[in-house]
Amino acid sequence: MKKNLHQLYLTLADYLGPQNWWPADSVTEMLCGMILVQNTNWDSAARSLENLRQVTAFDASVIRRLPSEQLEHLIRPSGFYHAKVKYLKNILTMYQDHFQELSRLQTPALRHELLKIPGIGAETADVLLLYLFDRSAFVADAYARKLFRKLTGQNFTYEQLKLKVELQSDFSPIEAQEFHAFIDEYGKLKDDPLNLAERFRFEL
DNA sequence: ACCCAGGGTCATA
DNA sequence: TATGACCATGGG
Repeated sequence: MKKNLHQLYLTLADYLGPQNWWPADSVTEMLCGMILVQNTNWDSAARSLENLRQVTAFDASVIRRLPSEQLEHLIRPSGFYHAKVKYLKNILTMYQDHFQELSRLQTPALRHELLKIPGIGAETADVLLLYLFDRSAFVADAYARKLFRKLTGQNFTYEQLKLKVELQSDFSPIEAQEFHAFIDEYGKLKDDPLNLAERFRFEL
């Protein structure tokens, strides 16, 4: 029952090794990365992060007070800068002003609150659950949906795949963090080197 | 000249 | 509930 997903986890862990996502030296840097990487590759997000590091040293209050035009200039390399300026300020406000209260909520209620924040959609909410709030969650992003489409032959929506995987697995928060990193890193590789599509056919 | 990358919002049916 | 247009940059 719950064995397939855990065997998949072990196979990816053995092949890829420890991932230790999310890469960042501070919580503020991690939160900025979550916004900046939206629909962009990590190299582009990293350029914007370096600009932010030089000008703000990832002081959340400094970033929140920075004029929008200046902030737009700093994060231009990662695209969608008009929207992401607002999203950055929103996610930092959430962390600075509401983290304590949010932390007391159960995971489903917490996710519901995060989804009310402009700039935080389903995927970023689940990534926050994983790496900021240390909750076990499954991120049903594009890599995950592509992988599970090959393993099950079914095409799931985000929420469908998330719920099914969470119901049929029992990962600790740390394991869930690694599982998400495994799926994304493996998805970037070419041609399914482990031949997972053959070895892990199962139903959800 | 395309297509994609560690998405989200808004309008529409 | 679930598609589609739009947002903007950088690399292949």
